[in-house]
Amino acid sequence: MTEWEDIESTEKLTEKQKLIIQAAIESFAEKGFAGTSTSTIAKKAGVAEGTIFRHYKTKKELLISIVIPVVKHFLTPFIVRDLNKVLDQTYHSFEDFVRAMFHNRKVFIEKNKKTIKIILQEIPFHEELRDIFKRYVATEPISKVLEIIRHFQEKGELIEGSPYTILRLAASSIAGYFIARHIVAPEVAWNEEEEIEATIAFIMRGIGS
Amino acid sequence: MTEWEDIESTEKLTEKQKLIIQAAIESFAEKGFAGTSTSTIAKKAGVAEGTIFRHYKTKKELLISIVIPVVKHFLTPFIVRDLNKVLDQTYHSFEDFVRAMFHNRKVFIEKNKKTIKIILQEIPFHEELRDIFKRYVATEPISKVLEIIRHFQEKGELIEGSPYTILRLAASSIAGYFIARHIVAPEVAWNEEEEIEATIAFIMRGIGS
DNA sequence: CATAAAAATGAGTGATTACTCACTCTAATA
DNA sequence: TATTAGAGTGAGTAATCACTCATTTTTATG
Repeated sequence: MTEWEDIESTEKLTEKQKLIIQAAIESFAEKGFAGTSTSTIAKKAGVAEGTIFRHYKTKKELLISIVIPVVKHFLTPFIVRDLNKVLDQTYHSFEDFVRAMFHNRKVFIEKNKKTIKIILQEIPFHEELRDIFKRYVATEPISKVLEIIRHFQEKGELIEGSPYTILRLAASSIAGYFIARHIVAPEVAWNEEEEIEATIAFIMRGIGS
Repeated sequence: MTEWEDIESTEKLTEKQKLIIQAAIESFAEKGFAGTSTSTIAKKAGVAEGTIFRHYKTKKELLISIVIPVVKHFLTPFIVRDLNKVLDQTYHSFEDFVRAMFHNRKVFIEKNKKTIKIILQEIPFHEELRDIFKRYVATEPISKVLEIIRHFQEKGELIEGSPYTILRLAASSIAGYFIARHIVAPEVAWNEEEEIEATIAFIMRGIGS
């Protein structure tokens, strides 16, 4: 129901604050940040408009507070753990690693679908969002994935060539699955498991050696 | 300079109208449709605000008039022509077809970069845009590409399986190139030809048989 | 040059915007 | 029960919004 609460359940939020966040997530996802007024959010949440500004100094601060926990949990905690699983050979092949990531992040993406939609929609317009994204996704997690790619290149399991290029090709295919599944053709009946396996097979044929 | 004029150069537009369209493209691309005011566009174009509404009944009509010609020319005229080239064997292989499309559409995408950015940003918020996209991209061109895929499947050049899945995988890889090149990492120095060839090789290893 | 049509103008419209603030309510503690 | 601090309120504010319209300027044609 609430896309949000399970992520930062430790934080103590007022009942009304949760209503505000839920209403904001739905409104921002549907109409965009600039297309949503604070009075709309207040009405949808069933609170007074002033209540929003008691908890968040500005409308933008509300957006940031929604986005931050999802960006934080999108890759960081798993990539580091998975790098260790690669190094201690819990994952015997790159394919094992890709398959684990795919299924693991699938659950997260589907649980935080609306917030991720907001992030994709708003990132071109807010420098702060770009900074948050760089901080929690574009630096450490990416360098860890590059390490993993190099590891399997050295084992001769992946083709040679720039790890950045290999990352781009694999990431495009995986992102393409989720974008097709949830944005381009959400109403189509999908055989999810079949499509996921086809995507993994495509990636491995493309960059395996 | 103007992303626009070469597409519909036949249409007779006022000097001021061209300025308005150019200013609107830049503003919408940078701040989004909802984040751009008509007074901002007027100032940037160096015209009175009333002039905008003399030519376009509403702000949204201005958006549509910018977007339509680019969507119209994105795939339709080339896919039909290329299907014939496939059938009369001007393209001897699927790889030839993919390479031709890639380079051909690359020029178009780079020429209409800002407008394409606007389309991607605004399509979730405007039903009219989705209708235009369905009309000019999602129906005829896609069914033609599926025909081409089936053609090369029958020749044994592509793997078997759902043509939709094959299309999704190839399109993800190609779109991933342009998104990485122009949105995710536009400031990075790219060896374009090398990356394009790596992408085509990836696709062909992934779906070739 | 005279005339008419089209293009352009900019002050003005009511509605809506994000945000403020003086005030009330609620619940926990002494 | 009295006190107090934070939560919640909603009317109010100045700024900005998309859009209008009476008027002026430009352009094309005789």
